[in-house]
Amino acid sequence: MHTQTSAAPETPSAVRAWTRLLRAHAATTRVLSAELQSDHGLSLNDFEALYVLSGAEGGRMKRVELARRLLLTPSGITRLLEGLEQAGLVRRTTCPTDLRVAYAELTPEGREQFEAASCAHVGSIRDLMEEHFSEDELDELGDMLGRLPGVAEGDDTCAAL
Amino acid sequence: MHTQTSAAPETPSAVRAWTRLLRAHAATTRVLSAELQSDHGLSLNDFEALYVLSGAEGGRMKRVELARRLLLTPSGITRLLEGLEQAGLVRRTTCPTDLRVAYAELTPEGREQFEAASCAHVGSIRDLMEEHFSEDELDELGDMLGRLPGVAEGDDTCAAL
DNA sequence: GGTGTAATATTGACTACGCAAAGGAATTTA
DNA sequence: TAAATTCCTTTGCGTAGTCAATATTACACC
Repeated sequence: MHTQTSAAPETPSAVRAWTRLLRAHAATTRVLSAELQSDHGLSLNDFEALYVLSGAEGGRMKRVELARRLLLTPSGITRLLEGLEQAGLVRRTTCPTDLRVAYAELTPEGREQFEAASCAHVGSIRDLMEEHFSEDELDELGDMLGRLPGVAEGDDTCAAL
Repeated sequence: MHTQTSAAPETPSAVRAWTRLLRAHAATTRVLSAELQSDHGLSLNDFEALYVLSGAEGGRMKRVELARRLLLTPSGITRLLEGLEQAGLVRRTTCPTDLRVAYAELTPEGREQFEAASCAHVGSIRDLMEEHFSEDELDELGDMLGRLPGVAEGDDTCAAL
């Protein structure tokens, strides 16, 4: 089956890469999340949601589509948007032709808040990443991670539908 | 083939890489975690803890050192080990020379359980990763992620201390 | 039209884990 | 030796997200 090159319990490259992915996530989210939360009162996924919505046509998107973009479950999206709606950053709108679907729509305050947070947050991300990687490496890292199932999906699709 | 297009046409490479790191984590942990949980009743961090302990001298390690290895906070470690102790996989031992420190020590059942889970889990990890990356790419991915602060620390050090 | 199936969204119960606060033990400083 | 500080750990509380179950709507087929 696996022609493991060593008889000794040498960690396979796949496991090493996976473990480091876990650790990289833990290490980076902790600092970025804390900063975003204390400076702008947003969680990372709050920000990602606003980010995705801000780029969508009309600042609105089907909730189910947003879920796919953020890789959240339906209930995760419900709860995420619950918070954003209560904060007045997103409003819920309905689809006249299909009563099942609901849209999440950026409010003017939401867009404003996003733009305010975006500047600092993107700066922090760049500081963190560009300190350790060149531009080419960042592209390459992004390309590689995008190969994992589900990661790159909908990256280009501005599916407002 | 860089698919460097996103909702915003001007997304910096750093942000794209970061976003994909988030998504890669979400996508991969969801499937691996569910499998590990249902097949062996372990969370990903449960497994990582057993993994680290199983490679440590005497199967034991200072809790604080384990926390560093898993990138968990002190309270996170307390709660993680709580579960493992209740499951009988890890036992708590004390340090005779310093009453502040406690060790987490793998029990025989813990080692057994780890080895049972390890085979399947490592297989799943390899299946997932090796399907999308070559061996060289996995090494490179691991190298790159290891450059982020805190990620590679203590990777080789079997610090039983 | 009636029935079965798929899609969307919500809810309840639960897990995981972070932060802040606090306690006990060790070490340093005075 | 006393006091201050630092280290390790736990605890209370809050947040974020999952899954399973449920309700509603849409649609396909007979």
